[in-house]
Amino acid sequence: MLELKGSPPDCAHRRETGGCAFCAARPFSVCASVPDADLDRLDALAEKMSLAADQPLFHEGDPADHVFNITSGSLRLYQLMPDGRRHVAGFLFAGDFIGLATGADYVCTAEAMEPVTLCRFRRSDYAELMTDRRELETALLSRAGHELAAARARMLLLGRKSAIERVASFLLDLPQSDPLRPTGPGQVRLPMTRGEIADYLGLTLETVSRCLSRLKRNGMVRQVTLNDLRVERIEALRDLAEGAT
Amino acid sequence: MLELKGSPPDCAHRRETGGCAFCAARPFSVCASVPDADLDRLDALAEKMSLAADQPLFHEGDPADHVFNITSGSLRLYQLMPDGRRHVAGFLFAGDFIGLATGADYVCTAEAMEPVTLCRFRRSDYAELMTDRRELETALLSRAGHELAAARARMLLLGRKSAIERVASFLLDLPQSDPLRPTGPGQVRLPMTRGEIADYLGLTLETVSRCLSRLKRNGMVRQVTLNDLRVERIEALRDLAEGAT
DNA sequence: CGTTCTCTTGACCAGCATCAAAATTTGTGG
DNA sequence: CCACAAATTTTGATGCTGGTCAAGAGAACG
Repeated sequence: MLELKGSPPDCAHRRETGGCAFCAARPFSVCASVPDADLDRLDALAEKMSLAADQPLFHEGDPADHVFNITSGSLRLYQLMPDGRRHVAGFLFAGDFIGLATGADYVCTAEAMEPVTLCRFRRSDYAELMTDRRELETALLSRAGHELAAARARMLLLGRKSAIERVASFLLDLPQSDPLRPTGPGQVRLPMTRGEIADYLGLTLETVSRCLSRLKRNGMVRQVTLNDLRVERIEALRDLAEGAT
Repeated sequence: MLELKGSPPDCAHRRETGGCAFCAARPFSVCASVPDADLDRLDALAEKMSLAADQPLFHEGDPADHVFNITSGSLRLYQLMPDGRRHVAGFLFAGDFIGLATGADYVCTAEAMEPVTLCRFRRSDYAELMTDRRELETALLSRAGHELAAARARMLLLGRKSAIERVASFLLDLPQSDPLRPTGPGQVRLPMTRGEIADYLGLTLETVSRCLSRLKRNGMVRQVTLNDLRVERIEALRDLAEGAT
């Protein structure tokens, strides 16, 4: 394992952990495909780091020299248009891999939504590791397939669903994203702001707020705290999300 | 090579070709990663088939037993919502691979837009081939990365761009998709209907038509024939597409 | 507590959808 | 090749969903 001492770099504070063998996120990440016998090598390449809430991991346009595995917490990924319009490309949680879609530069900015820990790898190191450990490449391909399927579902949402359908779909999909914080049945934790949800769903924050209010009025969801909802009528919500007539 | 005689099956007409070694689409497809020495094996697994315009390749919900490589022509991929709303997931051309994002069932319907030829592989066969020929898996992973990047760009388009910006982006992106029919500079061939473009861009066919008319009035594009446009002011169109203020 | 930030709600507006009809293109049979 | 029918595209009139602007209500933080 790589031990790093001294003052943290400008945007990231490295820390020490128990190593890959003890990583709580490993079962949910592509690292699960690396056999125990090779964990030392993975450990040697992994640079553990952590970010405080709202700290950036990288910016749109930065050279994409690293790939990452999230070990805890959550990140938002977003793109900006020249006039300031923002599109939130995704919310990432423990087990998620960053670097599948990258060319020479990052096309998104990544920022912590809450305290985050992650492993950073040099891209070249990771490519080499993939050459030697095929299962890793297979795992990445499988993950890419799932992301493509998710992307397709989201394009349907953005292209053809109404505001209320989008919000309903969002509430149904979100709980599955954070494996380290398994919510009770119907529990939905919203670590992001209304504005971020809006930019993720192609709406405005006012519309998101109005839709949530409507769902509460309908009795489909109940507000436990500001950022914790509870789905009361999941079947009805599902029908709404799929656009059943 | 597999030689198939007799009457064609209900929706597909198999045919004979010169084999992989002579395939015009190979340089643009994942097959390019298979070394010449192994082309016999690829040939043996590939089932050559062709579709007439508007014939389906598979339907949403069918068991996803096969993957495909398009060797010529073009396909549309779409999903339907229960009430009939349609989302066109993509237009595919020579060199494109179908089957990256598939789980047990196809999530889209695939139909020919014009006469199409393609190679069909049993998924299990293809998986086995990948196990032996790693370069193939690497090529698929690379392709998946590109598709993810494209999906991200399209989600930005669907989530945050105005109608005219979407149409402008579409006209700029489309020509790069068909490697076998390299258009002259500024030439844009539209093998799909206005309705299909609309369902691809999250608009209605009337809005697409109005936007095209506006671009013509502005002198940004000129109509050569109904399905052949010519971009006259590419810089202006690019600015429009990116939402430069 | 008071300041600040986020969320909610309301009033109004604009962009795109819907509905409808005319124009153009495509296909067919003579 | 022309005439007619069917399909697609274009254009116009009108309406609705969701955006914009603005004010007030809760939370969060010092």
